This record gives sequence, C-alpha cells and structure tokens, in this order.
Amino acid sequence: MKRKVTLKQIAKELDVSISTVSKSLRDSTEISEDTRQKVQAFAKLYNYKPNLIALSLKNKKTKTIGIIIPEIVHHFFATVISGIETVANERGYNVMVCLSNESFDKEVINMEMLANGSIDGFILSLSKETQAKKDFHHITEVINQGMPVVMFDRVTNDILCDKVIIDDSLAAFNAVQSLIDKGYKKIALITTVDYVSVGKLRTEGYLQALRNNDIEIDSNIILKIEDIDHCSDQIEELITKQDLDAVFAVNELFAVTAIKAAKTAQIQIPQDLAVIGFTDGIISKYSSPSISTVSQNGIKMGGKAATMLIDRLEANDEEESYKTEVIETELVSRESTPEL
Amino acid sequence: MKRKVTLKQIAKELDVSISTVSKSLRDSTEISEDTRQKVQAFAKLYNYKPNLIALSLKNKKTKTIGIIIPEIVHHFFATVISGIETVANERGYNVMVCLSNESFDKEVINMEMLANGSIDGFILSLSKETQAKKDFHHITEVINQGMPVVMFDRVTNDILCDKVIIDDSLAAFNAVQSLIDKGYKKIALITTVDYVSVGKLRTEGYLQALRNNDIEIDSNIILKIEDIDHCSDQIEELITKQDLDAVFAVNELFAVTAIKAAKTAQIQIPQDLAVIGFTDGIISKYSSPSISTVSQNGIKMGGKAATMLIDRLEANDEEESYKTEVIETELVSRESTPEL
DNA sequence: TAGCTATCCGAAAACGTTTTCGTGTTGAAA
DNA sequence: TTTCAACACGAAAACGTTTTCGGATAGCTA
Repeated sequence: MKRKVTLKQIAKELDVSISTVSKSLRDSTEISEDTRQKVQAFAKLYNYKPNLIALSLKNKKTKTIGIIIPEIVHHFFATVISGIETVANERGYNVMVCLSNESFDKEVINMEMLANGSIDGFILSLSKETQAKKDFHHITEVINQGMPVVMFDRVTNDILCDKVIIDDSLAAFNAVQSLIDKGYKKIALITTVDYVSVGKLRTEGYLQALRNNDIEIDSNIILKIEDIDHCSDQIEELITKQDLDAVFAVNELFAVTAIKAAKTAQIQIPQDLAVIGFTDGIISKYSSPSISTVSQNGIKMGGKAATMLIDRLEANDEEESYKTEVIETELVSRESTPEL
Repeated sequence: MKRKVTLKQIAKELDVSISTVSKSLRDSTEISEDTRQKVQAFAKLYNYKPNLIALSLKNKKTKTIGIIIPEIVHHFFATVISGIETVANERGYNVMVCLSNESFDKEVINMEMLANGSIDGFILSLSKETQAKKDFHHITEVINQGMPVVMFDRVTNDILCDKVIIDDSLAAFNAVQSLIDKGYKKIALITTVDYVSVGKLRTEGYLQALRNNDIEIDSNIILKIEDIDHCSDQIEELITKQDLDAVFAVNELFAVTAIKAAKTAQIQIPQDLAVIGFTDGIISKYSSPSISTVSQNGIKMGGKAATMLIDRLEANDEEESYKTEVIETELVSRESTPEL
C-alpha cells in the first residue's frame, strides 16, 4: 500500500527544495532543463497528482458546486442533476449533492455545512417547507458572504440571484388551450396547494386559459392536493362525481393517478376522459395510454444553471446584474389527448 | 458583503493569539473563563464557523464520500443515492456524485479526480463499458493508496473490497418460479447482453428455474438486448411470433416495453400474457396494469453501502476482512401476473 | 581584477486550522 | 524571602500547495 506522494517527498528524494519540484512540474523557466526533466520523470513514476484540498485552501477555490434539491428519487430533479453534472465536468468542476427532503431544517443545515468552504457556489431548488415558511435567511446569508447562488424551478422573488425557470403559467395555459382547441370544454384541474410556487403558477395558467375562452370557472372541478402520497381517493372522487371532458394535472403523478382511478371506475381513457400532465418523465412516456404532457427539459435547465453559476464564478468584474433565464417548454402530444 | 470570519481575524480583533481563540472555542481548560466567554461571544456574533477545507487538510479527512454511478436518471440508482445520502448525513458526511454515463473513460477520470484528496472513500457501481473491458486498474489503484471502496449492484470478483449486492440469480429464480407456481409454462426471457453482470446472473436464475421444473429451455424465447433505447421492435417480434404464457424481463423498461408492444399487437395483459419485471420503480407501480416485479430496495442498498464505508473509515484496526452484504429482495405481486 | 548579468535554486509566506510545548505571572507554601 | 505549582496564554509546527523574493554561482565584459 503506497500512499499518495507529495511534493515534499519528491523534494527529499531528489535532494532539492519543494519550490524546485513545484516549479519543475509547472514547467517554470526558472528551472534548468536538466532538473526539470529529472523531477518530471520521478513525479510520473510515482504518479504524483497535486492534492486538491491543499489547492483549494491556497486558491480559496474548490472547483466544486453544491446542489440542494428537495429529493432525488424524482425524474425531473434527477435530469437536472444530470444536466448540471455534465456542464460542471466539462468545465472542471465537481458537484456535491444534498437533499432537503422537502424539509426547511435540512435545507438550512445542508447549506450551512457546504457554505463553510466546501464549495464555490450553490444551485438549489426550494423545499416545500421553505416555500411555505417564506424564510430565506439561510440563502441571503450565503449570498451576503459573496457566494453565488442560482435557483431553479422552485424559486422565490424574495431573493435576488440568478434563476432558471420555465414559464409555468404560460406552459399550463398552452396545455389547457390545446385541450380547448381539440374540443374539450369541461376541464378539471388537479394541482398542489398554493404555497408551492410552480403549482400556483400552473393553476393561474389554467384559469387564464379558461377565461380567455369564456369558459366558466367551476371550483368544484379544481382539486388542490396537500399530500401527494394519499391523493388517489380525492382524485377518484373528482373524476367520478363530476361530469368531465378532460383533466389537466400539474405533475405526472397526479396524471397517472387519475388514469388509474379512471380505470377502476370504468372510465375509458382517452375516450371518456382526456388527461394531460406536466413534466415529461418516464411515467408519461410508458403509461398506457401514454400521457400528453408539458415537457420541461431538466437537462437543459441544469446545464443552464451550471453555466450561469460557473460564468459568475469565473467572471472578473464582480457586479454583473442577476438574470432569470426562461427555458422553453414543449407540448408533447400522446395518446391521452386525442382530437374530439 | 461580509466575508466569512477566520480565527486570525477574531484574534486580531480581540488582541489575543490564534491559539487562544481556537482553544476558547473548543472549551479548552487552558483558557480562563473570562477570555473564553469573550471569544465565544464574539465568535457567535460574527457567526464563526471553522473552514472545512482547512480542517480537511489538517486532519487528512474530508468527511466526504465519493459516489460514482453509471447514470442518475434511473430510478434504482437515484434510490441508492438517496439511501447513501441519508446515512452519510446522519454520520456527518457529505457526498460528491459523479456520473460515468456508462463510459469507462469517464469512470476513470472521475475516480482520479476525486481520489486526489477530495474524498475519504468511494461507493461505486461499474459502468457497462468497464464491465465489458474488464479493466479495473483505476479501482485497484485507489484501493492500494489506502482508500476504502464499496461496490454495489454492478460488482466484479476481480476486485477485493466490500460489496453490497442482491442475489440476482436467486431473485430471478424466485420470480420465474412464482410464474410456474401460478401455472405459467411457456415463459420468455428478455435480458441484457451477458457482460452486464446483473443481467447474466438474472438469466442464470431464469434458466435454473426452468431446469428445476423440467421445462425445456427454448432459445427462441430468450431475447438478449444490446441497446435499451431501441428494443421495442425486437420485443414486439418476440411476443407476437412466439406463443407465450408469460414474460420475465430483467428490468422495468423491458417489462413495460413488452406491455406496450402487447397492447399494439392486441395481446391482452395479463389475460393473454403475464409479465413480471425486475426493479421496483415507479413505472411498475403506476403502469396499467401494474407490473409484478422483484423489488430491490435501493434505499437499503445505499444505506448499507454507506454504513460499511463509514465503519471502515472510522475503524481503528486497519485489517478487517472484506465483506459482501446481500440485500433481501422481495416479490411484489401486482396485476400483471394473476393466477392462471 | 572588479563588477555585472544570467542562470538556477531555496527560503519563506500564505491559505485556516489544531495541538504541543514553552514561558511568564501569580499566589501560596516553606 | 525563596521556591514551586498552577494558571493563562502565545509561538510554532503541521497538513500540501504556489509564488515572490532574495541569494549564490558562473561566466562575461571592461
């Protein structure tokens, strides 16, 4: 078991100073051709690689990005990480991932942990609890310390920083409008409670689409779900008790749950009831029937967030103004929403 | 913008030495009650937190675990990360995640990057390319440097280290046996090419189950798939051209693709054809009909891997022998495999 | 021969910690 | 008054780098 070799050991072995070794390896002209080759050969032989921790301490740069997301067992967030990781790697950065599990406390703890030197900047999406509490002191704190932050998807106006979002409201509007265009009139909404920012925005898009088409808004067919793990009963009640044409669900899970409930209730999808969802994950793609959705490209979002963060980290002029990038969404039409 | 405060700054401000500040904050008895309180109050006021990079350098411990997996947009791997992260956090560790994207080169690069001081140990699952090449020098190298490695799921016998696996062969055997017990006789297999270790093992379990029940092995109904992204045609051909009772698929995607193909070909699931898969992800759960599977608990695997790694990191006696932990699998019976 | 310039290298500081050891002061015991 | 222990604190080393600056030697010119 040979431990990793250091400059000091090489220096001792070759009977030169540490400085000489360091300079030789960095091809400094201060060093004679002779010693340079000798040192480089020795270093190669012993597979010398500089210790990144020591470099981090010296340079005050870790070349590491901290990611904080609500959960990772979630197709969208996984794609975002993938997008971040790809860009980060291209530009020589690593990523540290922390999960808040939708908990405010864990989000705070993780941020404080990473903020103490481990990373150069954050990419994060707010936990539900944080959004409900509207307490963002942990984020403003790291920003005040001069650490760049990029927020994505679940963002807040209360924080000034770079952001990457989709136009949730517009995307929802388009989704509902597409249903209306296809002839659907009685369109239910399955959404989240209002404090989830994206849920609220998508709800607004739904309402706007109805209004624009002079369709009466019926609160009986708007279902706001608190607990995603126990929503099937409520959804089943909605689609059986009410006479519906179509359902717009603000996420994949609500959409597929609606389809399952329909099947149980002998309601045929899409003949009796059309369904359109949000977030183009594997469920929508592989469900039978496959589900039409608003596709939000997580890879692109993550990549954009990473680019923005690294650009800022490597920018020379400190004070560039914050930007909010809007990633294009796309309507993916599948079996669950045929023309009427 | 107030940057993070250091011991040196506190020392200067209070006109004491750095040592005194450090000792005060660590409640050393060497320091008088008086100065201790003064320092602690000041530190609290300025929200002092020790710089983790400096600590890492000093202690030669980063309290960080490196994870290298083939991909993250994959339910099973996401659950494993989740399991690792939970345990790691409980024990005061962070995680760095790198993706090999099934590429040997990226796996090597990532390992070398992390091995240079950034982490204390690895948890990894081999990329397909690495498994095909059977080149594990990058792994033996870090092990030789004294860095603990825990492999999970996609492992190899060529490396001596701690491992966490499921009994793929037995689990597959049980899955096929359950089909046989329910009365199915003509059971097809949809599997991967042999160099993917888990695919091979699951294939063996399938074969063994048939043999144990004196069912003839028919190579015409064994489909080995190379490219998971373009498998639907092959699968469709299998289930239409052959007269089958049931299909055993070695992963979720093959299973659900079979179901889709069946639907296209007007084959009723499960009436005309039963389907059982492997890996209990969201697809199986939310598919219609829902798919019976072998559930491999990723959370548990990840948690176990993290526990093994951290235990080894914190063990005093260097030479404990390597262990291979086998995580229990479970047969989850759903709509796709009724009794005949 | 005196002085100057290249050339080559080493000492030391810096990043932020922790910890060992040494030292000065105080008070009490002899 | 002397001696010694207890107490309170600081200096310095160490972790592994990079970089600035200064110094030594050699060769050359005047």
